[in-house]
Amino acid sequence: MDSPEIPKIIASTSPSSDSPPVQESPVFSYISNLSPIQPVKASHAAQGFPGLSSPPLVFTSPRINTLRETSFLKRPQYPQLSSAEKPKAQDEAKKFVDGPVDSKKHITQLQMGSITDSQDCETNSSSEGVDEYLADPMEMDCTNSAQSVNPCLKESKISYKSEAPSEQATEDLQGKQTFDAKPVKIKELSHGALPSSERPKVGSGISVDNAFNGEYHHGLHNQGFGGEHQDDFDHSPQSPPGRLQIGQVYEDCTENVGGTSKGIIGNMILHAPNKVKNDQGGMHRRCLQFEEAPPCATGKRDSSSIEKVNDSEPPASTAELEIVKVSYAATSKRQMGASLPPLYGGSSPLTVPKPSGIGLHLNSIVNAVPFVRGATTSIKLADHDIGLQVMKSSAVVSHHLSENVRDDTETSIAASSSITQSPHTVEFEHLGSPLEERKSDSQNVDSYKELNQSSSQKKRKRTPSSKDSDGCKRCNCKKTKCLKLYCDCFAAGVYCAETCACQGCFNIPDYEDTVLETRQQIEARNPLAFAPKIVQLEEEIQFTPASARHKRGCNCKKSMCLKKYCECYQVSNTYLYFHVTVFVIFSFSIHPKCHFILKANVGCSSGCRCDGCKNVYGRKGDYGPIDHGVTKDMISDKAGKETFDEKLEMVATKKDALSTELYDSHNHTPLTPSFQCSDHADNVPKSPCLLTSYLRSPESDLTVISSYEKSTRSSLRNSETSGILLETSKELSGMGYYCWQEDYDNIGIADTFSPRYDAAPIICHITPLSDLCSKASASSTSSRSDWKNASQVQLCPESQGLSSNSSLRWCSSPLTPMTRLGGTECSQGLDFDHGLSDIMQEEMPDILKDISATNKSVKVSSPNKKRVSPPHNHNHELGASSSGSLRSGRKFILKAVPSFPPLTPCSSSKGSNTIQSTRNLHDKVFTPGCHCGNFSQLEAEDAKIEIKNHEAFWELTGFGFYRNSEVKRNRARAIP
DNA sequence: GAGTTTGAAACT
DNA sequence: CAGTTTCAAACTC
Repeated sequence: MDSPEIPKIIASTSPSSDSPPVQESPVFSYISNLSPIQPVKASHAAQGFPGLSSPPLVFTSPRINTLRETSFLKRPQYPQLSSAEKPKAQDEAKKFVDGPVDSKKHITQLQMGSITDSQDCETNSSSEGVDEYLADPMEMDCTNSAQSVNPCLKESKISYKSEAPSEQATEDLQGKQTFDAKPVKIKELSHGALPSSERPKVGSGISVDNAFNGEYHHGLHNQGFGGEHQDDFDHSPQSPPGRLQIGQVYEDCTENVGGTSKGIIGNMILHAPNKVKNDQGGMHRRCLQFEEAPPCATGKRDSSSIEKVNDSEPPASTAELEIVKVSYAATSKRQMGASLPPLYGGSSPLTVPKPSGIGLHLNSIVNAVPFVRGATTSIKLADHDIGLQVMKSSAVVSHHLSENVRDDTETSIAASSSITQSPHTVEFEHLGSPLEERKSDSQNVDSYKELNQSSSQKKRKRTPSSKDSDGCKRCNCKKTKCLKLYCDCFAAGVYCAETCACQGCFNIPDYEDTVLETRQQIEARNPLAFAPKIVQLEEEIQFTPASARHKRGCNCKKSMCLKKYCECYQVSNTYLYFHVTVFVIFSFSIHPKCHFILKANVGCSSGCRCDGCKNVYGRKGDYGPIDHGVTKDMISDKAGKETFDEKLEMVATKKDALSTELYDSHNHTPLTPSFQCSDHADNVPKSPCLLTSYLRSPESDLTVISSYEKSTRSSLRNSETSGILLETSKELSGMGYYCWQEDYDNIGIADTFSPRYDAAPIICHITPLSDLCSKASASSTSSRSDWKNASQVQLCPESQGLSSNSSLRWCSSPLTPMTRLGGTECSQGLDFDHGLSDIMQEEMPDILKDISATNKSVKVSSPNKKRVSPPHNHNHELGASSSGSLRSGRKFILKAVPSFPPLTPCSSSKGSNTIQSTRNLHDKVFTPGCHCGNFSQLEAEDAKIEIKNHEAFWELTGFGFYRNSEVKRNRARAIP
């Protein structure tokens, strides 16, 4: 996989490969032509795509890291380690690996690829996308943000300072000298690969790719190396303050962020009152992580950074500082790896394992979260902790993904303590290991240091659970040095985190070469070794939960696939507690991992060799629980034999038919298995809700998102009532929270390497509460309401007041027209959960399908042909949860689409008004809520105008099939 | 926390 | 490809 990928990446970066398709996309053209605002973004997105389009390095995450690091890094700073030591460690690793050492070459290639990407990105994104964002009123903040950014950096620096010593101490304690060597090596690589001249660019964060590539690095830069970054920024002519912020934000936010994401991120940040916080928060973690990775933090640096911080800007508010600190604290050396899916994430831009389907790697999933965090503020719902913690100040939502993690309490607590809580409490969530949390609590550097010092030991101690509070997996490898697939981290394409208890770990950024080499070797043996373990088989049903299958299937003999020994079952039980993920769209960085899987529900399949299979999600030989009435028949074949239209029709029909059933009972079986909540409470203590949302963002998608975001933002701003949270949520949603379930259809069909497929722009996941089933009624109640609200909000953002919990609303993907669960409420208990999951499932899958399909098939499908509009009125549907849900998927699409261009030429005044109107239009027109029939006359008129535009747009884009139907409906309403 | 069980990964 | 060994996670006590 990897080897081929590199060249592809480069190629992808080349304008020829990527840009053309993007430009060709109807959406793109439309945007460029119609939308004044978006064109930029669109272009931006398009540009970003190149990175996305870059061949899927899907599983080359390590590479990515290397790329990033090399390209971006200023790691040199880190490394103060003696180069002499480094060789030893390297040698050991190599020996261990036993492979030929081509790592450097490989790395070089990677770097080259990264460089090219970065360049492209820079030119494209920085100039255009960023500027636009800056231009936005919202972005006005950004200009100021330069300042804010600096503070962030400063803060990060500070944190870094504190951390650095600790890290060193820790390592010293462990007696790992190898670490010292590591940084040096990295530096060398980076230097060799990248000319120093280019680095600044990276530092500036202008280049999207770089941001991606350097997830780690960015983090490092931003946080640990804030000083340097600043310098870079300052020096770099290309990085105006605004840009800098964006870039930083972007970087921090995610590995995932692509060029498009930048804009989004930037926007988000801008919006967020406390940009700095958010940015920092998101950034910090990564930064810290990376930074931390290099054990050699020196006091010098720290001091300098601190000074800079102080000098450059007044410290952020205490709250902010705290947050930052917390975030920093949270980051740990290795956590970088854990939190950041270097391999995956990093690779994501370049590589997207789309082909494999929805690959879900447990690890990957977990890892994905971190990315999001940076970019987003997430509300995390833990089993216990349903409370929403939302960054009020920051648009950033941290995600909290966890698999069966019960450690969340710690995290949440820490976060809460550290974070000020507004009605909508804002929180900076750390993926956090307990350590992080603790750090945050104390906020004291000392404490942090202590933690760090003890980190090594702690690692060893390792909690019984293999997963962090974040849900990140921790390995405990003792003999394999984390360079074999035995290591979950390694297998997932991520570096080991600090929380790992592994011994003699080489799966760390310092040993990139080794890691890469090893990976190559393994891949040589088995190209799919790093592929997502869960894949949707082309031939399998798409809608059934079972559609997602374990790549190879299990071989259980004694566990009957009822224990975690079984990979299929294991995956199926993986769930996110709660998470709202916003993936920065551009993602290049989108990882397959980014998927948020509420629930995988992976059943055993014929591919399994298990004996006595009792996998609740599907037994060997059958495709699992498929009572939904959705059968393979229903699903068009992935091969793309069927036309998209046909598929849609089929789906719609099925959905309609099923809708009743779904909402009537608990059977909210989502069409997509993945979303199903496990009915098998028995097996799954917590109802695992894996939401596998896959973000694949075609260029058009990206564009849309960005534009949408803008509009959303502005609108949000206007709507004061909604409050920050709302803004955040919307922004997030605007950002492209497409809660997409992976498009199975597309997966099969889509060219894995096709740019379109590549990055998933953003993922907004709302993960249902963890333990939906198990949660206490109290929590459930709140959560329910939240969800309900959320759904409503989406539907009718304006209509409903935002509650503190509103944050959750956005959790539901903005795109998702979440139908109201059961009308007003979700059923209780499991029902609720199911409802959520169902919603998610339905929506997500649909969206994904639709989007993906549209994206891919847009050209093919003519709007007219595709009218998939269900027989029902949307209005009714909206009212009727069941039908609505089913359709929601499509509606989602609509929503997402609307975001694109402010369709309105109609809107007399563009700018905020226009945006707003657009948004409203979206909401009304596109959102189910709107459909509900809340049009005012004024709106109706606007709608008329807009409808025209929209129609044209839709027709143009191919979304028309959706759009048209709705438009017509709306028209009917709007027009007296 | 130690020991056992289990099945994937690695090896032959 | 099959069988065996190694490994680390999952599980049990």
